[in-house]
Amino acid sequence: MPEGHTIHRLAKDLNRDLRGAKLAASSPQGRFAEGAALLDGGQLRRAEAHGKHLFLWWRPDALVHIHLGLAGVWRRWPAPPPPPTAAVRLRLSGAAVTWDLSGPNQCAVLPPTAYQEIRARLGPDPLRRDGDPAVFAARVAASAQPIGALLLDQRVAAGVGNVYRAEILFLTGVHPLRAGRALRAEEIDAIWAESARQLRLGVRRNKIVTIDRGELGKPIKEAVRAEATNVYQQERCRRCGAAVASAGLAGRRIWWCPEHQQLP
DNA sequence: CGATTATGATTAA
DNA sequence: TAATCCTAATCGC
Repeated sequence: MPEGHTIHRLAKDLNRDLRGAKLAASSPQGRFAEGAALLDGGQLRRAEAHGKHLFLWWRPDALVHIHLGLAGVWRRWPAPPPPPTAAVRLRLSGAAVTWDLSGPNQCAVLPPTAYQEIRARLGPDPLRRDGDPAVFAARVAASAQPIGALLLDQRVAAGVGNVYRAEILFLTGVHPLRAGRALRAEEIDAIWAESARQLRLGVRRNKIVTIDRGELGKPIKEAVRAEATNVYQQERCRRCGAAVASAGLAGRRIWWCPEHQQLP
């Protein structure tokens, strides 16, 4: 279950494992049979992420657009790979490594023009060099929506999902129900900076770990998922022990600490 | 073994 | 807001 860090990590790993070599492509599940046939025998020129969207530039002549949605996952197999399960939408095999994609929300071969069209619908990505904090700040400051909803809106910041929105607001001490336009400029800047920091840590770990000891260089051993967050799906704040509050916001559930995150 | 849930997002109502 | 898409792990019976 992916947020932006997962997709950036995938782009990195796919580039490392598959870029430049001739690849076999197939669709055991069948729903991408036509696309896989088109890709088969070609090369991965480059894998790239923007937010939760993955683009595979193919040689010759193809752009593959993949969005994992809630259930999508890639699995990596050193050669020789096991037989694919029935759910594998796309299998890409190089000499040494095979990657299996299952459950994606989107997996399609698109004309190259689609690249700009899709990216135009997305806000700045804190993990990309071209992710512009000023655009994020302007969109937040212009909105009457609560910041907890804005962080899930991919037009505001691409890549943040339900775990990170809760954790970023906790780490910056901002109550999720405060309106974007009611935030001080320093608070908006801090939210962007914390987003970038947490997503970067997520890429490095390939896992969301936002509790204090989760600093680089001090890896948490066997960080169990239930212990990796401060407020997300927690009953008590992992920093102060206060009962965590929660509510539905923008169609998902959000959690916050009533001590660390107060309304003005 | 069926129901539920999940780090997502679009479409319809 | 609700229904829908997709998969897999988990939970209750």
